[in-house]
Amino acid sequence: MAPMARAATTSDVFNAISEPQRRDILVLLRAGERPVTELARELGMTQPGASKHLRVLREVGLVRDRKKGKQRLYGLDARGLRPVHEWAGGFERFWNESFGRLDAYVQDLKQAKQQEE
Amino acid sequence: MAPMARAATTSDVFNAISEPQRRDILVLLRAGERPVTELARELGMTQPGASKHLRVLREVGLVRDRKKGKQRLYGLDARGLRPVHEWAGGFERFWNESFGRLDAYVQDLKQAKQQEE
DNA sequence: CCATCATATGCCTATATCGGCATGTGTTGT
DNA sequence: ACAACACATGCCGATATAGGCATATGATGG
Repeated sequence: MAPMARAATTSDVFNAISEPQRRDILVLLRAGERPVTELARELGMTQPGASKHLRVLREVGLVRDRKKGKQRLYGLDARGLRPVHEWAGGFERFWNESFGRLDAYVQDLKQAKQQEE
Repeated sequence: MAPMARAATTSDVFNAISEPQRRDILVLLRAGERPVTELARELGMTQPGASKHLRVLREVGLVRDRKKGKQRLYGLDARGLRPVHEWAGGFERFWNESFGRLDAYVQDLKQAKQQEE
């Protein structure tokens, strides 16, 4: 009876990278490891904010951390992005034809155009 | 004052594909267009549920619809997945080395392993 | 014009976050 | 042991869905 809500999408890589700021973090980390504070500063977010996003990224395995003195260096572990790349790549032949079953659409091209405007 | 909440992630392709069921829909549509009901049946979801997911996919441009008699055929428009593919591809060289700045990590390999267990 | 089938929406509940802020925890150097 | 710095967490408020269900909207064939 309990109205089921959102599926347990969490802890999923796709979900982790659905957040713009988390993608920013990953991109930034390509340049090398960084302590939380520096990361937060470079991306214009608060330290707690950065820590929370890093936590999500860590839980799905996209980043790793190691201690370095007082700080904690976060580094990229992009292996988890490979499935994403491959999944999207599975549609490669489709984006070359604009969209699937092109022929079928061609018949109604005019209608489709109308809908666009 | 107004505690800002979730960023306007909506209407973003990354967000659209963060939902497992929506990914399922896209994959299914690779086999060709389908009316909503059939899609819902094949994926084991309710018709309203399918419609809602399709709406999100449509809003980010990943699917297109055209009328076919009483029904509405949904078809794939994978062009929007290209940016995703490329974004993830930008990390390709990193997942080959396990994680970025491998050398730095190697020094602390033992520590890293410990953290893993 | 109406009955019917195919979809889209609205409403409601439970939940998942995001952001901001305050505070707990851990580490280092003195 | 303590002050200081670097992070991680907890809590709160506001919001964005996901699902289920009922119902409005649309198009079709008579």
